[in-house]
Amino acid sequence: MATTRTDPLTLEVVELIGAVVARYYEEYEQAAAAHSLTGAQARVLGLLSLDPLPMRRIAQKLKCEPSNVTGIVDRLEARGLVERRPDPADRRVKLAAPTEKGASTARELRASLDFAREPLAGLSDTDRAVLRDLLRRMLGMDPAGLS
Amino acid sequence: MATTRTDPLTLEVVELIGAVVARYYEEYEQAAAAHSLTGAQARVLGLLSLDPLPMRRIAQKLKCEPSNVTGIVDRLEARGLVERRPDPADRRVKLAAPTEKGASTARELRASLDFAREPLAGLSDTDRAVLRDLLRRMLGMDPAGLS
DNA sequence: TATTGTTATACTCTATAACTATA
DNA sequence: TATAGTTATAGAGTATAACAATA
Repeated sequence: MATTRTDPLTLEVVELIGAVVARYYEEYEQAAAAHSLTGAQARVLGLLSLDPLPMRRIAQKLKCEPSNVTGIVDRLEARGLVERRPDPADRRVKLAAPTEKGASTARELRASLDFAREPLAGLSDTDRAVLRDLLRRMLGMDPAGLS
Repeated sequence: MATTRTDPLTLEVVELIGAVVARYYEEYEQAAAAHSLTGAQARVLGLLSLDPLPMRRIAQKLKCEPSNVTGIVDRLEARGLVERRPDPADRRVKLAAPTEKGASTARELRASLDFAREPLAGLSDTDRAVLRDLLRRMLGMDPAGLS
């Protein structure tokens, strides 16, 4: 359907997106490492800080096998950042939830997401709004964000 | 220096960039897996397809320790995609270079980078040019790309 | 002495398959 | 019988430290 474009402009944009992706990933890993966390651990902690989740749901969010989540949560639990709680509604389910220490670590981690905001500092509000609309359209979202 | 912005617009852009990063990464891994390559292997093969490189240089490009490159190149070499050549100028150096098969795999891989171009299909040329300029500025590049 | 690449080691993430306890 | 979580296993990427060959 959508014809694949190979004009220089498109190729340059693809390359720039690749550069943004590389930078984002790199700095995310650094922010995690600053708290002695791996990227995967930081992502799980960030997820749980929004909402406690069953192990299965974490795997779905991470797009990985449930068996992997066991180990990641094990390591977070060993460090006192996360705990496993029973689900009153289903005794098979374990809900992973951040401890108080885990919640504060997640907050600090989110704060050091400055790295993602800093590159935006050079853009005006108008620029940011234009960028927002373009990114939304790239992601196939409704151009008009009817909040 | 650059004041960290936390207004809703900036936060939404940060979130959108995160979504683009996640999508890009995910689809890159899929493209690599379609050729039975891991992401790291695909990245190294892509690098070498531009230019044969000493092991040390590959590590620098990947931002990892040189000892890791040994294993990645080992696995690419075992599959006949890459070969190690002596460097005439320095006998300590080994130059990793794609074989013919490796070069064609790299080309196919690059072609399946469609995933990165496809999201751009919904944008007009003007949109793309605007996006290019915004991304350049985010990356701290000279706004005017004086090629 | 310093540098290049490798080896050895240990840890984490990953998928697969088999297991348990619930449902 | 189906599902949630775990365990066991194996492969890959990662960093650290020590090593051989060469500069």
